[in-house]
Amino acid sequence: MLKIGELATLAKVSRDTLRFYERHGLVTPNHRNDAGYRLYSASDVHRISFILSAKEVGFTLNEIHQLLELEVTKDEKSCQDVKQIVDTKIAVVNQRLADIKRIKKSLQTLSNACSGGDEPATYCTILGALSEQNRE
Amino acid sequence: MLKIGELATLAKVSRDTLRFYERHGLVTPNHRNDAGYRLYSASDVHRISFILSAKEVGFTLNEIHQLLELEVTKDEKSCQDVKQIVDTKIAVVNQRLADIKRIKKSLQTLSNACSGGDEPATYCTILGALSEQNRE
DNA sequence: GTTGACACTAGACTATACTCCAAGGTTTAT
DNA sequence: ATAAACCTTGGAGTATAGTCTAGTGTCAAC
Repeated sequence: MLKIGELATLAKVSRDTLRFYERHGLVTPNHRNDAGYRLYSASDVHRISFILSAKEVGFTLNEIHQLLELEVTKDEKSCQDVKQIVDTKIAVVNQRLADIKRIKKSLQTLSNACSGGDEPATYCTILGALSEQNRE
Repeated sequence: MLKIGELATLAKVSRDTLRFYERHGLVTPNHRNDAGYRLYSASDVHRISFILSAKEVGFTLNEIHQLLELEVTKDEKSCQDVKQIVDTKIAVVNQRLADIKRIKKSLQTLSNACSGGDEPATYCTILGALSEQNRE
């Protein structure tokens, strides 16, 4: 059982953020003590870590909430629903993966040019590096 | 030369967004006609496309502005500055790449479980799929 | 020559995701 | 037993990224 400040330190977020996430249904403490203090379980560290990662790569808190709510039960119906949502997200993730790889390549081209590499003059801006890539 | 509505259609953003980006130094029309209409060049389509991709993968407009401003000139000094900024961004991008791959794997595990795959019960939520991954 | 689609500016409004503050109660260490 | 450090709620404030409205001007087609 962790108090809010302890979880905040472990997960590297502020207490205010934890309370904010709670209001939005992302992380709920398991219990409250007699004084009304929030008591979290240790696994909530992973939950927060997932939220932060997903946020980093462009998911909104609403989308993250939806992902965290997903649960495959024996119920056939729920399986259909989950699969549909998840497959849609996989398509989004693949698009983002392509975007980020493209950006990474351009950045690397730019970095090389800076290290005295003999890249042509078209590589001298990020858009130059990017359009050069398209030509390959 | 494209008018704002034409560029908006090609780049799949609103006119308001283009004017907003202009106010924030992200895209500036090459010219104005006598009536004060913005006139863009065709290559601005790629510029917008870069902005949208970078945004998708979690960069802020400020960061994107910084990337678009980067230019490697003959100047030694500018090269040092650019390389430093770019290498920092590459590290960020690599982190995001790892995050997004992790999320993709979990989503795929979840999708498989939905297709009647024989995944164990721990795979029945996204956090389950994620923690199973860590154990591998 | 006027109607409809498009353009302009300035400024108000919205959604998302926090972040901070006030006023108070609790716990812990000395 | 008291001060520092922690916790509570409710609500206000901030940053980012648009989005919309009002009032006006321009242009192309009928």
